[in-house]
Amino acid sequence: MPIQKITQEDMVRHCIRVFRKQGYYRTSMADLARATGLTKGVFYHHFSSKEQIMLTALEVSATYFRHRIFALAYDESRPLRERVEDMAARASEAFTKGSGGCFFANTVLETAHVEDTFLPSIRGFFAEWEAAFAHLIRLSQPDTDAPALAKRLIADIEGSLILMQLYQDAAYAHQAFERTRQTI
Amino acid sequence: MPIQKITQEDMVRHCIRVFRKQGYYRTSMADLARATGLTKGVFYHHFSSKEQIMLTALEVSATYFRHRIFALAYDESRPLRERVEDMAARASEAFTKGSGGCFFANTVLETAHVEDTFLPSIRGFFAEWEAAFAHLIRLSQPDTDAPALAKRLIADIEGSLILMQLYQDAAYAHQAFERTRQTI
DNA sequence: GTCTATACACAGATAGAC
DNA sequence: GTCTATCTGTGTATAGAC
Repeated sequence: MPIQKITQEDMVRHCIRVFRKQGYYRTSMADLARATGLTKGVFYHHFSSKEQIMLTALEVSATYFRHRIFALAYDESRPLRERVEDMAARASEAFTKGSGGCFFANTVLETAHVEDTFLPSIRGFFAEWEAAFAHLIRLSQPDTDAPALAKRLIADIEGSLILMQLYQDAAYAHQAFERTRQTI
Repeated sequence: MPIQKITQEDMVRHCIRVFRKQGYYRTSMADLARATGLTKGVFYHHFSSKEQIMLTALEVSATYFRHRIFALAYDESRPLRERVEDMAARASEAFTKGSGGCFFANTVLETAHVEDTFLPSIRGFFAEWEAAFAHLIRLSQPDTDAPALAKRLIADIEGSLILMQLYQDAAYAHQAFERTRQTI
Protein backbone atom coordinates (compact mmCIF):
# COMPACT_ATOMS: atom_id res chain seq x y z
CA MET A 1 0.00 0.00 0.00
CA PRO A 2 1.57 3.25 -1.15
CA ILE A 3 2.05 6.14 1.21
CA GLN A 4 -0.27 9.10 0.78
CA LYS A 5 1.07 12.39 2.06
CA ILE A 6 -2.25 13.68 3.24
CA THR A 7 -5.43 11.84 4.16
CA GLN A 8 -8.74 12.78 2.61
CA GLU A 9 -10.03 13.57 6.10
CA ASP A 10 -7.23 16.07 6.65
CA MET A 11 -7.88 17.73 3.31
CA VAL A 12 -11.52 18.14 4.25
CA ARG A 13 -10.64 19.60 7.63
CA HIS A 14 -8.64 22.34 5.94
CA CYS A 15 -11.52 22.91 3.52
CA ILE A 16 -13.97 23.32 6.39
CA ARG A 17 -11.84 26.10 7.81
CA VAL A 18 -11.82 27.94 4.48
CA PHE A 19 -15.53 27.38 3.76
CA ARG A 20 -16.46 28.56 7.25
CA LYS A 21 -14.50 31.75 6.74
CA GLN A 22 -15.32 32.60 3.12
CA GLY A 23 -18.54 30.75 2.40
CA TYR A 24 -19.15 28.37 -0.48
CA TYR A 25 -19.40 30.58 -3.56
CA ARG A 26 -16.61 32.93 -2.55
CA THR A 27 -14.20 30.02 -2.04
CA SER A 28 -12.34 28.93 -5.16
CA MET A 29 -10.54 25.66 -5.81
CA ALA A 30 -7.33 27.70 -5.77
CA ASP A 31 -8.18 28.84 -2.22
CA LEU A 32 -8.65 25.24 -1.09
CA ALA A 33 -5.41 24.19 -2.77
CA ARG A 34 -3.48 27.02 -1.13
CA ALA A 35 -4.94 26.23 2.32
CA THR A 36 -3.80 22.60 2.13
CA GLY A 37 -0.48 23.26 0.43
CA LEU A 38 -1.58 21.04 -2.45
CA THR A 39 -2.61 21.68 -6.03
CA LYS A 40 -6.00 21.75 -7.71
CA GLY A 41 -5.18 18.50 -9.48
CA VAL A 42 -4.97 16.65 -6.17
CA PHE A 43 -8.46 17.79 -5.26
CA TYR A 44 -9.93 16.56 -8.51
CA HIS A 45 -8.18 13.23 -7.94
CA HIS A 46 -10.04 12.85 -4.62
CA PHE A 47 -13.32 14.62 -5.42
CA SER A 48 -15.36 15.02 -8.55
CA SER A 49 -16.28 18.66 -7.99
CA LYS A 50 -16.26 21.57 -5.57
CA GLU A 51 -19.83 20.61 -4.68
CA GLN A 52 -18.68 17.15 -3.60
CA ILE A 53 -16.00 18.69 -1.40
CA MET A 54 -18.61 20.90 0.26
CA LEU A 55 -20.96 17.96 0.82
CA THR A 56 -18.15 15.98 2.42
CA ALA A 57 -17.17 18.98 4.53
CA LEU A 58 -20.73 19.28 5.84
CA GLU A 59 -20.86 15.55 6.61
CA VAL A 60 -17.52 15.58 8.43
CA SER A 61 -18.55 18.61 10.45
CA ALA A 62 -21.94 17.08 11.32
CA THR A 63 -20.20 13.89 12.42
CA TYR A 64 -17.96 15.92 14.70
CA PHE A 65 -20.96 17.52 16.40
CA ARG A 66 -22.80 14.18 16.61
CA HIS A 67 -19.99 12.38 18.43
CA ARG A 68 -18.31 15.14 20.37
CA ILE A 69 -21.22 17.33 21.43
CA PHE A 70 -24.70 15.95 20.86
CA ALA A 71 -23.69 12.52 22.22
CA LEU A 72 -23.16 14.10 25.64
CA ALA A 73 -26.93 14.48 26.02
CA TYR A 74 -27.44 10.72 25.94
CA ASP A 75 -24.80 9.66 28.48
CA GLU A 76 -27.28 8.33 31.05
CA SER A 77 -24.47 7.49 33.47
CA ARG A 78 -24.03 11.17 34.28
CA PRO A 79 -26.36 13.57 36.07
CA LEU A 80 -28.57 15.75 33.88
CA ARG A 81 -27.03 19.02 35.02
CA GLU A 82 -23.52 17.90 34.14
CA ARG A 83 -24.63 16.89 30.66
CA VAL A 84 -26.29 20.23 30.06
CA GLU A 85 -23.25 22.17 31.27
CA ASP A 86 -20.84 20.09 29.21
CA MET A 87 -22.83 20.25 26.04
CA ALA A 88 -23.31 24.01 26.32
CA ALA A 89 -19.63 24.56 27.02
CA ARG A 90 -18.44 22.46 24.10
CA ALA A 91 -20.97 23.86 21.65
CA SER A 92 -20.12 27.38 22.73
CA GLU A 93 -16.46 26.67 22.04
CA ALA A 94 -17.16 25.02 18.68
CA PHE A 95 -19.16 28.03 17.48
CA THR A 96 -16.66 30.65 18.64
CA LYS A 97 -13.30 29.11 17.76
CA GLY A 98 -11.59 30.10 14.53
CA SER A 99 -13.61 32.40 12.31
CA GLY A 100 -16.64 31.85 14.52
CA GLY A 101 -20.21 31.16 13.47
CA CYS A 102 -22.23 28.10 12.51
CA PHE A 103 -21.04 26.42 9.32
CA PHE A 104 -24.53 25.01 8.69
CA ALA A 105 -26.49 28.20 9.28
CA ASN A 106 -24.08 30.20 7.14
CA THR A 107 -24.38 27.67 4.33
CA VAL A 108 -28.16 27.55 4.45
CA LEU A 109 -28.51 31.32 4.18
CA GLU A 110 -25.96 31.47 1.39
CA THR A 111 -27.32 28.66 -0.76
CA ALA A 112 -30.93 27.81 0.16
CA HIS A 113 -32.52 30.12 -2.41
CA VAL A 114 -30.10 29.08 -5.16
CA GLU A 115 -29.83 25.28 -4.95
CA ASP A 116 -31.04 22.57 -2.58
CA THR A 117 -27.92 20.41 -2.87
CA PHE A 118 -26.85 21.04 0.71
CA LEU A 119 -30.25 21.17 2.39
CA PRO A 120 -30.47 17.46 3.40
CA SER A 121 -27.08 17.52 5.15
CA ILE A 122 -27.88 20.75 6.94
CA ARG A 123 -31.34 19.60 7.98
CA GLY A 124 -29.76 16.43 9.35
CA PHE A 125 -27.45 18.51 11.54
CA PHE A 126 -30.29 20.60 12.94
CA ALA A 127 -32.48 17.54 13.51
CA GLU A 128 -29.78 15.91 15.61
CA TRP A 129 -29.17 19.10 17.55
CA GLU A 130 -32.87 19.50 18.26
CA ALA A 131 -33.18 15.84 19.31
CA ALA A 132 -30.33 16.21 21.77
CA PHE A 133 -31.85 19.32 23.36
CA ALA A 134 -35.33 17.75 23.39
CA HIS A 135 -33.96 14.67 25.14
CA LEU A 136 -32.54 16.80 27.95
CA ILE A 137 -35.68 18.92 28.20
CA ARG A 138 -37.87 15.83 28.56
CA LEU A 139 -35.79 14.81 31.57
CA SER A 140 -35.83 18.19 33.26
CA GLN A 141 -39.35 19.33 32.31
CA PRO A 142 -41.56 16.35 31.44
CA ASP A 143 -44.62 18.56 30.89
CA THR A 144 -43.02 20.91 28.38
CA ASP A 145 -43.35 20.60 24.59
CA ALA A 146 -39.73 19.49 24.22
CA PRO A 147 -39.28 19.82 20.43
CA ALA A 148 -40.80 23.30 20.46
CA LEU A 149 -38.57 24.52 23.28
CA ALA A 150 -35.54 22.89 21.65
CA LYS A 151 -36.25 24.80 18.44
CA ARG A 152 -36.60 28.04 20.39
CA LEU A 153 -33.24 27.54 22.10
CA ILE A 154 -31.59 26.77 18.77
CA ALA A 155 -33.12 29.89 17.24
CA ASP A 156 -31.84 31.97 20.15
CA ILE A 157 -28.34 30.56 19.77
CA GLU A 158 -28.23 30.93 15.98
CA GLY A 159 -29.50 34.50 16.16
CA SER A 160 -26.90 35.29 18.79
CA LEU A 161 -24.21 33.85 16.52
CA ILE A 162 -25.28 36.37 13.89
CA LEU A 163 -24.91 39.22 16.37
CA MET A 164 -21.56 37.78 17.41
CA GLN A 165 -20.30 37.95 13.84
CA LEU A 166 -21.86 41.36 13.32
CA TYR A 167 -20.19 42.93 16.37
CA GLN A 168 -17.21 40.55 16.40
CA ASP A 169 -17.82 39.81 20.06
CA ALA A 170 -18.02 36.22 21.32
CA ALA A 171 -19.94 37.38 24.40
CA TYR A 172 -23.17 37.14 22.37
CA ALA A 173 -22.59 33.41 21.94
CA HIS A 174 -21.62 32.84 25.56
CA GLN A 175 -24.72 34.65 26.82
CA ALA A 176 -26.97 32.60 24.55
CA PHE A 177 -25.53 29.36 25.92
CA GLU A 178 -25.91 30.74 29.44
CA ARG A 179 -29.62 31.17 28.69
CA THR A 180 -29.67 27.58 27.41
CA ARG A 181 -28.19 26.35 30.68
CA GLN A 182 -30.75 28.25 32.72
CA THR A 183 -33.67 27.10 30.57
CA ILE A 184 -33.03 23.37 30.47
CA MET B 1 -33.94 67.53 -18.66
CA PRO B 2 -33.84 64.32 -20.66
CA ILE B 3 -36.11 61.42 -19.88
CA GLN B 4 -34.53 58.44 -18.19
CA LYS B 5 -36.29 55.17 -18.73
CA ILE B 6 -35.56 53.80 -15.28
CA THR B 7 -34.71 55.61 -12.07
CA GLN B 8 -31.67 54.66 -10.05
CA GLU B 9 -34.00 53.84 -7.15
CA ASP B 10 -35.90 51.35 -9.30
CA MET B 11 -32.70 49.72 -10.48
CA VAL B 12 -31.62 49.28 -6.87
CA ARG B 13 -34.96 47.79 -5.92
CA HIS B 14 -34.52 45.06 -8.52
CA CYS B 15 -30.97 44.50 -7.31
CA ILE B 16 -32.15 44.05 -3.72
CA ARG B 17 -34.46 41.28 -4.86
CA VAL B 18 -31.60 39.48 -6.61
CA PHE B 19 -29.08 40.03 -3.80
CA ARG B 20 -31.58 38.78 -1.23
CA LYS B 21 -32.13 35.62 -3.20
CA GLN B 22 -28.61 34.81 -4.36
CA GLY B 23 -26.33 36.65 -1.97
CA TYR B 24 -23.56 39.06 -2.88
CA TYR B 25 -20.78 36.90 -4.29
CA ARG B 26 -23.07 34.55 -6.17
CA THR B 27 -24.77 37.47 -7.94
CA SER B 28 -23.06 38.61 -11.14
CA MET B 29 -23.45 41.90 -12.97
CA ALA B 30 -25.12 39.87 -15.72
CA ASP B 31 -27.72 38.68 -13.18
CA LEU B 32 -28.46 42.26 -12.16
CA ALA B 33 -28.72 43.35 -15.78
CA ARG B 34 -31.09 40.51 -16.63
CA ALA B 35 -33.30 41.26 -13.60
CA THR B 36 -33.72 44.89 -14.63
CA GLY B 37 -33.97 44.27 -18.38
CA LEU B 38 -30.96 46.52 -18.88
CA THR B 39 -27.35 45.90 -19.84
CA LYS B 40 -24.20 45.82 -17.79
CA GLY B 41 -23.10 49.08 -19.39
CA VAL B 42 -26.03 50.91 -17.82
CA PHE B 43 -25.02 49.74 -14.37
CA TYR B 44 -21.48 50.99 -14.77
CA HIS B 45 -22.88 54.30 -15.94
CA HIS B 46 -24.79 54.66 -12.64
CA PHE B 47 -22.44 52.87 -10.25
CA SER B 48 -18.68 52.53 -10.12
CA SER B 49 -18.69 48.86 -9.06
CA LYS B 50 -20.75 45.93 -7.87
CA GLU B 51 -19.67 46.87 -4.35
CA GLN B 52 -21.22 50.32 -4.75
CA ILE B 53 -24.48 48.76 -5.93
CA MET B 54 -24.55 46.53 -2.87
CA LEU B 55 -23.83 49.44 -0.53
CA THR B 56 -26.67 51.41 -2.10
CA ALA B 57 -28.96 48.39 -1.88
CA LEU B 58 -28.24 48.06 1.84
CA GLU B 59 -28.87 51.78 2.39
CA VAL B 60 -32.16 51.74 0.47
CA SER B 61 -33.34 48.68 2.34
CA ALA B 62 -32.34 50.18 5.71
CA THR B 63 -34.20 53.36 4.83
CA TYR B 64 -37.31 51.32 4.06
CA PHE B 65 -37.20 49.68 7.49
CA ARG B 66 -36.45 52.98 9.20
CA HIS B 67 -39.48 54.80 7.77
CA ARG B 68 -41.99 52.01 7.28
CA ILE B 69 -41.39 49.79 10.29
CA PHE B 70 -39.12 51.15 13.01
CA ALA B 71 -40.84 54.57 12.89
CA LEU B 72 -44.04 52.94 14.17
CA ALA B 73 -42.41 52.53 17.58
CA TYR B 74 -42.11 56.28 18.03
CA ASP B 75 -45.66 57.32 17.10
CA GLU B 76 -46.60 58.60 20.56
CA SER B 77 -50.12 59.44 19.40
CA ARG B 78 -51.00 55.73 19.40
CA PRO B 79 -51.32 53.30 22.28
CA LEU B 80 -48.29 51.14 23.01
CA ARG B 81 -50.02 47.87 22.26
CA GLU B 82 -51.09 49.02 18.80
CA ARG B 83 -47.56 50.08 17.96
CA VAL B 84 -46.15 46.72 19.04
CA GLU B 85 -48.74 44.80 17.04
CA ASP B 86 -48.24 46.91 13.93
CA MET B 87 -44.49 46.79 14.00
CA ALA B 88 -44.46 43.02 14.52
CA ALA B 89 -46.96 42.50 11.70
CA ARG B 90 -45.08 44.64 9.20
CA ALA B 91 -41.66 43.27 10.11
CA SER B 92 -42.99 39.73 9.88
CA GLU B 93 -44.28 40.47 6.41
CA ALA B 94 -41.07 42.17 5.29
CA PHE B 95 -38.97 39.17 6.35
CA THR B 96 -41.22 36.54 4.78
CA LYS B 97 -42.23 38.10 1.45
CA GLY B 98 -40.30 37.17 -1.69
CA SER B 99 -37.37 34.86 -1.11
CA GLY B 100 -37.70 35.39 2.61
CA GLY B 101 -34.97 36.08 5.15
CA CYS B 102 -33.13 39.13 6.43
CA PHE B 103 -31.01 40.87 3.80
CA PHE B 104 -28.69 42.27 6.47
CA ALA B 105 -28.18 39.05 8.41
CA ASN B 106 -27.55 37.10 5.22
CA THR B 107 -25.01 39.67 4.08
CA VAL B 108 -23.18 39.76 7.39
CA LEU B 109 -22.73 35.99 7.49
CA GLU B 110 -21.64 35.89 3.88
CA THR B 111 -19.12 38.73 3.97
CA ALA B 112 -18.06 39.52 7.56
CA HIS B 113 -15.02 37.24 7.57
CA VAL B 114 -13.92 38.33 4.09
CA GLU B 115 -14.25 42.13 4.02
CA ASP B 116 -15.69 44.80 6.31
CA THR B 117 -17.06 46.98 3.52
CA PHE B 118 -20.68 46.32 4.43
CA LEU B 119 -20.37 46.15 8.21
CA PRO B 120 -21.16 49.83 8.96
CA SER B 121 -24.41 49.77 6.95
CA ILE B 122 -25.50 46.51 8.52
CA ARG B 123 -24.62 47.63 12.03
CA GLY B 124 -26.63 50.76 11.42
CA PHE B 125 -29.69 48.70 10.54
CA PHE B 126 -29.42 46.56 13.67
CA ALA B 127 -28.79 49.60 15.88
CA GLU B 128 -32.02 51.22 14.67
CA TRP B 129 -33.97 48.01 15.10
CA GLU B 130 -32.66 47.57 18.63
CA ALA B 131 -33.42 51.21 19.49
CA ALA B 132 -37.03 50.83 18.31
CA PHE B 133 -37.58 47.68 20.38
CA ALA B 134 -35.82 49.23 23.39
CA HIS B 135 -38.05 52.30 23.16
CA LEU B 136 -41.18 50.15 23.37
CA ILE B 137 -39.75 48.00 26.16
CA ARG B 138 -38.96 51.07 28.27
CA LEU B 139 -42.61 52.06 28.04
CA SER B 140 -44.02 48.65 28.90
CA GLN B 141 -41.39 47.48 31.39
CA PRO B 142 -39.52 50.46 32.89
CA ASP B 143 -37.47 48.25 35.21
CA THR B 144 -36.12 45.94 32.52
CA ASP B 145 -32.70 46.30 30.85
CA ALA B 146 -34.26 47.46 27.59
CA PRO B 147 -31.25 47.17 25.24
CA ALA B 148 -30.46 43.67 26.51
CA LEU B 149 -34.01 42.43 26.03
CA ALA B 150 -34.18 44.12 22.61
CA LYS B 151 -31.04 42.25 21.55
CA ARG B 152 -32.51 38.97 22.79
CA LEU B 153 -35.71 39.48 20.82
CA ILE B 154 -33.70 40.31 17.70
CA ALA B 155 -31.57 37.19 18.17
CA ASP B 156 -34.72 35.08 18.55
CA ILE B 157 -36.20 36.53 15.36
CA GLU B 158 -33.01 36.20 13.32
CA GLY B 159 -32.49 32.63 14.46
CA SER B 160 -36.07 31.83 13.56
CA LEU B 161 -35.51 33.32 10.11
CA ILE B 162 -32.67 30.83 9.65
CA LEU B 163 -34.97 27.94 10.56
CA MET B 164 -37.61 29.40 8.24
CA GLN B 165 -35.19 29.29 5.32
CA LEU B 166 -33.92 25.87 6.34
CA TYR B 167 -37.37 24.27 6.46
CA GLN B 168 -38.95 26.65 3.95
CA ASP B 169 -41.77 27.36 6.37
CA ALA B 170 -42.78 30.93 7.23
CA ALA B 171 -44.43 29.71 10.44
CA TYR B 172 -41.03 29.96 12.17
CA ALA B 173 -40.99 33.69 11.51
CA HIS B 174 -44.59 34.22 12.56
CA GLN B 175 -44.07 32.38 15.83
CA ALA B 176 -40.99 34.43 16.62
CA PHE B 177 -42.93 37.67 16.14
CA GLU B 178 -45.74 36.23 18.25
CA ARG B 179 -43.19 35.80 21.04
CA THR B 180 -42.09 39.39 20.48
CA ARG B 181 -45.68 40.59 20.91
CA GLN B 182 -46.08 38.65 24.12
CA THR B 183 -42.75 39.79 25.54
CA ILE B 184 -43.03 43.53 25.00
C1' DG C 1 -28.55 57.37 -21.17
C1' DT C 2 -28.26 53.00 -23.30
C1' DC C 3 -26.21 49.90 -26.22
C1' DT C 4 -22.42 46.42 -28.32
C1' DA C 5 -17.98 44.87 -28.21
C1' DT C 6 -14.18 43.70 -25.81
C1' DA C 7 -10.15 43.52 -22.41
C1' DC C 8 -8.27 40.83 -18.90
C1' DA C 9 -8.35 37.95 -14.87
C1' DC C 10 -9.92 34.00 -12.72
C1' DA C 11 -13.37 30.39 -12.19
C1' DG C 12 -14.13 25.09 -12.35
C1' DA C 13 -12.52 21.24 -14.49
C1' DT C 14 -9.46 17.95 -17.44
C1' DA C 15 -5.17 15.72 -19.61
C1' DG C 16 -1.22 13.65 -19.23
C1' DA C 17 3.75 13.56 -17.52
C1' DC C 18 6.23 11.75 -13.61
C1' DG D 1 -0.81 10.25 -5.77
C1' DT D 2 0.85 14.65 -7.11
C1' DC D 3 2.29 17.75 -10.33
C1' DT D 4 2.15 21.30 -14.55
C1' DA D 5 -0.19 22.85 -18.36
C1' DT D 6 -4.24 23.92 -20.44
C1' DC D 7 -9.25 24.18 -21.96
C1' DT D 8 -13.46 26.74 -21.72
C1' DG D 9 -16.68 29.61 -19.58
C1' DT D 10 -17.69 33.48 -16.92
C1' DG D 11 -16.40 37.22 -13.83
C1' DT D 12 -15.77 42.52 -13.29
C1' DA D 13 -14.94 46.35 -15.65
C1' DT D 14 -14.03 49.59 -19.72
C1' DA D 15 -14.32 51.87 -24.49
C1' DG D 16 -16.70 53.91 -27.65
C1' DA D 17 -20.71 54.06 -31.07
C1' DC D 18 -25.38 55.83 -31.22
